[in-house]
Order: sequence, then structure tokens, then C-alpha cells
Amino acid sequence: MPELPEVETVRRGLAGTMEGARLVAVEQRRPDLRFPFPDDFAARLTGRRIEALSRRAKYLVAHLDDGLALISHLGMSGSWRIERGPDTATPGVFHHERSKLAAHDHAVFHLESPAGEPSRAIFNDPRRFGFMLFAEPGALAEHPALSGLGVEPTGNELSGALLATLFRDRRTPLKAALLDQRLIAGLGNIYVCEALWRAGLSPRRAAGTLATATGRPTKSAEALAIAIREVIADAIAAGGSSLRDYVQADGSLGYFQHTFAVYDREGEACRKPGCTGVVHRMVQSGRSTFYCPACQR
DNA sequence: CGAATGACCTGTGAGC
DNA sequence: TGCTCACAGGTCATTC
Repeated sequence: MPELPEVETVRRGLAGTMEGARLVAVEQRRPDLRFPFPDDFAARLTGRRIEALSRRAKYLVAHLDDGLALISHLGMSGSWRIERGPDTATPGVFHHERSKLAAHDHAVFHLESPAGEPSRAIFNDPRRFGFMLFAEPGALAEHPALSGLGVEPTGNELSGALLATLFRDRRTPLKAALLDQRLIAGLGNIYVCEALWRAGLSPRRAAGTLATATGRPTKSAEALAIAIREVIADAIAAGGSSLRDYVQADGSLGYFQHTFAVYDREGEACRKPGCTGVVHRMVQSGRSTFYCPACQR
């Protein structure tokens, strides 16, 4: 499910319930996801209040009242859902066989709002590429998962000039450079394909060609910066893209997938006005790239 | 050092 | 109706 727009959509869907709520119980239903759960996972969370839920790139961060931070990643197939109202399972007794849980519900966070209303936030992940980590109090920015991340593609920071600086002298294809989380953090396969189409740039083109010999941004660099920011903003406004999994915490679907210009449209007509091209698919660094050979140069 | 490849998992859909 | 294969929104470790 998850590139930046999906994670941001999930964050917004969870924040209203999680922020300010207390964790009255935590069920860890298997020893690991992609990595083992942190030591004493449930014990360290139980009783804590969630002060804020933030996002960095594709990571969600729950900030707890003792300074501990719970970092979570959805991997490829992770999702969260909120259930409201009393838990119908036996209070205090958590069984793996409990009927209301679904397959691949790996962690259940029992919450209580400041007004005393019960709810649950449930993490589900069939492929288990997702993971959860702790950052100790005061050590969030230095956490290995976050410290190497590049610029967020959502704000003014991402400019043509910055792209020129980041990409200068790089011979790697634009597709690979844009997927590199150390440069820009939060783009994934879908939005890289879409941004390159919007900018009219070939995914094969060497990243370094967006900078002049003196490191200044080319017109293409400016176009790409704008395309990235716009496609991310459009996707967030649409609630993300739902392909195989639900995106939003209330179970509703994002609808940006209906707007795709190239992603998963192999053999279909290019949507650029006046372009008679057909969308092609190729594999770059092991991932499908969708593009229009006619208008992406 | 950078860049490419395989590994990690389960589920789904296409083709036979 | 089954079976097999390819492929899926991401990252990390290993190779060259």
C-alpha cells in the first residue's frame, strides 16, 4: 500500500483516535514482522499516553508521554484499522483464536480516549515486510531508520536547484535516483513513474543530466521538482492509491489510482494531450517502470 | 565508493 | 476445477 501519500493518509486517519489516547493494553501476536519486535514491546507501551502521531517519509512515529517513540513502517502490505467501542473479547484475556481478529493482525493497541472511550488500533500485514522499532527518549532524529533520510518531497525544500545538487555527476538512471530514500524520502515506484511522466523525462536518463556543468539546475530539473511536489500533493488530496489493500484507517479506499497516467497502464494510450504514444513497461533495478517513450525524453 | 541483484513473505490473477 | 508462474506499494544484505 504505502508510499508517502498513503502513509500520510493513514496518519491522518489514525491521529484523531490515537493522539491523546492512553494505551491500556498492547497485544503482540507474533515474535516478529520483518524484524523482531523490540524487547519488552507491550510492557514498554502499556500505560503510556500518545501525545502525537507524526510522519517522516514512509515512517509513522507515535510520540509517547515518557519520551519514547514508536516508529512503524507498513512495508508493502501493511495497514492499520481503527475499531471503536468496547472490546467484545473477554476483558484482559487475549487469545490468538479471538474471533474478531483477522488473519495477519499482528499487533493490537487497546486505547482509551481522555473521555474514557475505548477503541483499538490494529496493525495488519500479510507479507510482514513492515516493522516496528523504538527510539529512546531524545534519540529520534539519530535513529538509524530516520537519520539517513533525504528531503521530504512535500514542501518548499524540494526545488530544481536542490535536485541539481543531489543528482550532479550521478550516472544512475533518474528512476533509481528518485527511489533512493537518502536523496528524496518518501517516493516509491508509483509516484516516481507518475512524476517522471508529468515532467516529460525518461526514466532511463542519467540523473546528472539535470545539472549543468557548474551544478545549476536545468529546465528539466525545475520541471521535475514541480512534478514531484504536485503529484504527491494530488495523491494526498485523493487519500492515496488503493491497489490491492485498503489504505485508510476507516477502511475506505484512496482514489488516486484512477488518475494514474502511466502506472499499471502498459499498452494503453498516453494521457498527455496531443501525444499519440503508448505506455510501455520495463524493469529497472528489479522494479517495473511504466513510461511513455513518445513524450518522455 | 556506487550500482545491481537477491532475499524477505503471502496473496492474487493470468494462463494452461 | 486445479496447478504453476509472474508479479505486487519497500527495504536490507550481498555482490560486483
